[in-house]
This record gives sequence, C-alpha cells and structure tokens, in this order.
Amino acid sequence: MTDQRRIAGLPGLGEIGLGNFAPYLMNRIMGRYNASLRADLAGLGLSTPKMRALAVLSVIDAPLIRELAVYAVVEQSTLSRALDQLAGEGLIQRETDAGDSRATRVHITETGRAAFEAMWPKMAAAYARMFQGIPEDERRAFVATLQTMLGNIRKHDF
Amino acid sequence: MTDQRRIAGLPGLGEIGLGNFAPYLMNRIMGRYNASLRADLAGLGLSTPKMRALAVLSVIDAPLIRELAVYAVVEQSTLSRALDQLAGEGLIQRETDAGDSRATRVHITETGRAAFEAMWPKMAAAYARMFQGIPEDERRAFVATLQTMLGNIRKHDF
DNA sequence: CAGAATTAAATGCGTTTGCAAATATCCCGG
DNA sequence: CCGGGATATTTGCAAACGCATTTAATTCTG
Repeated sequence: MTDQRRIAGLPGLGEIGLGNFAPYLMNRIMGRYNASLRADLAGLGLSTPKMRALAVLSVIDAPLIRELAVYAVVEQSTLSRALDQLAGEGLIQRETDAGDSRATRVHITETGRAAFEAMWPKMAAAYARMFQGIPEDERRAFVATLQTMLGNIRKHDF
Repeated sequence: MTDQRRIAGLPGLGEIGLGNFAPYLMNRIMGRYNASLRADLAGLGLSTPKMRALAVLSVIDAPLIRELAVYAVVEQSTLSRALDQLAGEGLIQRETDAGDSRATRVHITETGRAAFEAMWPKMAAAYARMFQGIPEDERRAFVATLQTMLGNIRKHDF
C-alpha cells in the first residue's frame, strides 16, 4: 500500500522510519530539553525567550536586537517584549546605537549576569544528562556535524 | 572577569562558546527547520501540531492520544485541539479504545494520508538541505548519537 | 468489593505568540 | 539635497498555547 504511492523515487517517511529521521529525533530531544529547562526556570520568573536572551548576552556583547533575535532563536516581536521585561527587572539595558539611531544595542547588567549564572547549572545539568555515556570523540564529531548543518541552513552570516 | 566567577569547576558557557554548545546549535537548526516548514505548510492550512500529528500517524497505526502527544512532541491539550481540527477536516478519526473506554485511539484516513504525502516533499527538501554535503557515514554516526541521546532523556519507553 | 487513588482526554482561562502594520530613521539615485 | 525605498524596532490584534481543572473510567488496597 505504502509502496505503490512512491513512484517518484523519493523515499517516504515510512521507509526511513521515524527513529532514523534526524529532524524528528532532534525535535524530540530538544522538545524535552526545552520543556525541562522551562520548568526549572519558571520558578525564577524566566520564560524561554528571556533565558535565551540572557544566555546569548552572557557571551556576546551589546548586539543589535535583530542580531540577538537570530542568536537567541526568538521571533523579533517576541524578543522585543521579552526585553521589556528584562529591562524592567534590571537584567539588561537597551541603548540606542551610536551610529544608527534606528538601532538598539542590548547590554547585560551585573544583575543579569548573576541571573544567568544562577540558571546555568540547570542548563549544564540538562546538557550532561543528554550526553551521558557518549565518549568525547563522538561528541566532537556530533558538534562538527551540527556546525556544518547550521552553515547549510542559516540565512544570515552569523 | 568571567574566570573569577567560576570557582566551582563547572565550565561556563563562555568557555565552551555558543558555537560549540550542542543544545544551542540544535535549537538554532531546528528553529529554522521548523520555521521554514511552518511557512511552507501554512498555505495548506496545516499548523505545526497538525502536521506533526499527521506525520506520526502516517507511520504509527492507531496510537493512544497520550502516546501520539509524546511521538509528535506536542502538549496533550494542544494536540487535543489539533485533533479536533483534523477530524473536522476528515484527515483523522478518533475511536474509543476497545479495552479501556477512557482512552482514544487515532487513525489516519485516506484523505489524511494524502495530505501528509502532499507535504512530505517539503519536509524531505528541508532535510536534504540540512544535510547537504554531509557524507553518508557521517550522517549515520550523527543519527546514532541522536538515538543515544533520546534514550538518555526520554521519560516514556517509546 | 467499596472507596481512594490513578489515568485518559477535553476544556476553561489567562498568557504568549507571531504576523502584519505602524513608526522612526537611514541610504541611495538623480 | 530631495524623495522613494530599505532597514530597525515596536505595537495591535487575533490565534495558539500551556497550565490547571474537570469529567469519566479504571485500578489498586484494605
């Protein structure tokens, strides 16, 4: 029944099998990783967009908002509102770009950095659990493949 | 500055680097994969939960709704409403389980299968793009690592 | 075997999301 | 150096989401 349908030569999902289809596995894994983090961080008043913004800002200094949206994997309109909250809580500061007054750069504050550092152990724990029993060389190969994939699909050059 | 903070021995995100942190890369990649699919499928009246349910149902026959929620990586309440729509459009059918009248099994209809097969080329194309230039053995190793990871983090045994 | 505890699915409800439009600024060609 | 088009961010709004609760049925326990 399934076979007759694919005259085109394109293998179907049935032939591949859900458990061998990389995007499916990645969604399953990240679904749980993110849900688990969200539960951990809800107590700290941090939504997913807020924590992602903080995480990126802990590493990248004073990006433009549109850049932050890409790095943090958050829609720009959602990010805009998340930044409202973070600014209200004193975790970040918005500052108009020196050379372009349309644009806004975002800085993490000391309080913001402390908030990120308070949540980092949760992220690290989720990461450790995910890679449990996977040897170092396999991890490296995995990350290398991910980097290639990101290069394949990203639209911006960062 | 960053160094002084980590007396604990846990490497910080700064030391690892965003671009080497696997969960970050996976979120970046899946963020774009999912956004791109969503845009493709919006025209067909399919939301992400609806398309995921259909995709799983094209491969797994008559699961319980709670199983489908796990496989499809959709909250149960969201899935319940997505199934309302899919049923209204004749793409699936709900049927009370024979042995447990609390439970409901979900069947894909012929129309539903056709709808999935209409969208599959989009998914396959996104997949192909993602793995562009990655040799077969590297892909296999990558999927094997993903399978280990899923085993590490899943709460149910499916 | 009665009642408590558990499990499956649906639903109420406040919050969040994302698209599209609005606003403000900048850049480029003529 | 003026006006049209591009770019950065915010905001309006309707739809979607997720938590917690409800309803219904099953299973466990004393």
